[in-house]
Amino acid sequence: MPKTKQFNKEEVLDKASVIFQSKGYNGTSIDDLLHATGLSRSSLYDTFQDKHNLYLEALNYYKSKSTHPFEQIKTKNVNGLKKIELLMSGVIDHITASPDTNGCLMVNAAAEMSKQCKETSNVICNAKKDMEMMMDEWVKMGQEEGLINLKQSSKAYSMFLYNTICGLRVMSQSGADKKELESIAKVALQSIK
Amino acid sequence: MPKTKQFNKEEVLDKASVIFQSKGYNGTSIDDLLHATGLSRSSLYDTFQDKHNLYLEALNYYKSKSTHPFEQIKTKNVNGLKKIELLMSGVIDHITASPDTNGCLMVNAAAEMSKQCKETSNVICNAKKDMEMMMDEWVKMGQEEGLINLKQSSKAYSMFLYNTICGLRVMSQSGADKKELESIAKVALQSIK
DNA sequence: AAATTTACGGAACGCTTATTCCGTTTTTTA
DNA sequence: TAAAAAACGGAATAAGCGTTCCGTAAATTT
Repeated sequence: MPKTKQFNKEEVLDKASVIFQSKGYNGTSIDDLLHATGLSRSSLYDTFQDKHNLYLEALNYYKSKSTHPFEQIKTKNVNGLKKIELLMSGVIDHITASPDTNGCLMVNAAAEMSKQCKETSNVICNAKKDMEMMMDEWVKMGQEEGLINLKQSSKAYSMFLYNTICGLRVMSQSGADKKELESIAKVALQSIK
Repeated sequence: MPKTKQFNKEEVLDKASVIFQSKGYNGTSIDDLLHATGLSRSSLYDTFQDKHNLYLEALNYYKSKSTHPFEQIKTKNVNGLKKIELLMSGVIDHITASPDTNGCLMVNAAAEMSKQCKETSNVICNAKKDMEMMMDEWVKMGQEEGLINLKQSSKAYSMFLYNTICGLRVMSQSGADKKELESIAKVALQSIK
């Protein structure tokens, strides 16, 4: 029947998400994507329809990929506070791991596209909900264990923590180094203990 | 001698910054800028050289404009903690005032341009420094008044607070409403009291 | 009032963009 | 082995982009 595809879709989405992350949606040309992925023009359009759809697929891929480490923490047998501490240091490691790359695709997408593209804003909205839900669980756990205070509801704390993470991703683009990010995370964690 | 300019440069920068804010740098065309500002093509190029330079001028204009309200707080005769509380609610009011506009030009610029354009990243860096310096002053004041705790240094707190503000601006683009933003700010303030 | 200097309107240019289309190659089933 | 179905390479298209240029209008000084 057909000639088999000479590329792996996940690999392509991975490479595409890297350039979208560093150049943004409007700053990335089809030629950029062809170079980065190695695909031919026809294969790209055959597989992904158009640039906009490829962007959305790359965004969804990035989302599922970047929530992977958190799934690991989920299964770890530690208390709720420790889970949140691991999450924070994981985020900071991820941000500072590759200083040349441009922050976080999700945050960049929120800044560039959320008000112009409903599909993008849906992905972002869902990422927010998912992250907050997960953290809410861990905050509840920590509160039951007596390790996280009860001054505020678990929902208030999970929103606050997600806000802190979003902030960290902007801060790293504004010139903050790892020490600063760690200091910020420390203060944030102090406030829930 | 010459024909007088039929436009006010500040007004033009104001209008330009609005579209740059909502469409980003790469998403904004010269035609967009001409429509929004009412300028003729020649006047735009005569006055601002090119798109990139207009962007930087708009960014600087936005920065000085958005720090204006903070100058007002500076002169108010209230304690350090109150100044920070006023700043927070001011930021939230500004974010939620016009739901159609696209967040904060500074945050958007950090996301879209900071790694690609040194001049942009300089403006962003300086904005961060200025804001943190101002807040550091207020935190110090609050700590001397005994209204802000001494668990962390004023620098650590000012970075944390600025991080919270950056987060709020991303969160509003991720679907958070005013109540959520206020809850987040409340938690952040709780942690320094 | 004439000369000079600048602002402005709009056509024009050349390049880049996203997308389409066609012809060829490759692989598998019948 | 022939037919079918999909992948691929690359030329072609048309629209949009940032920028330049020129002719005209306007206003101030001499």
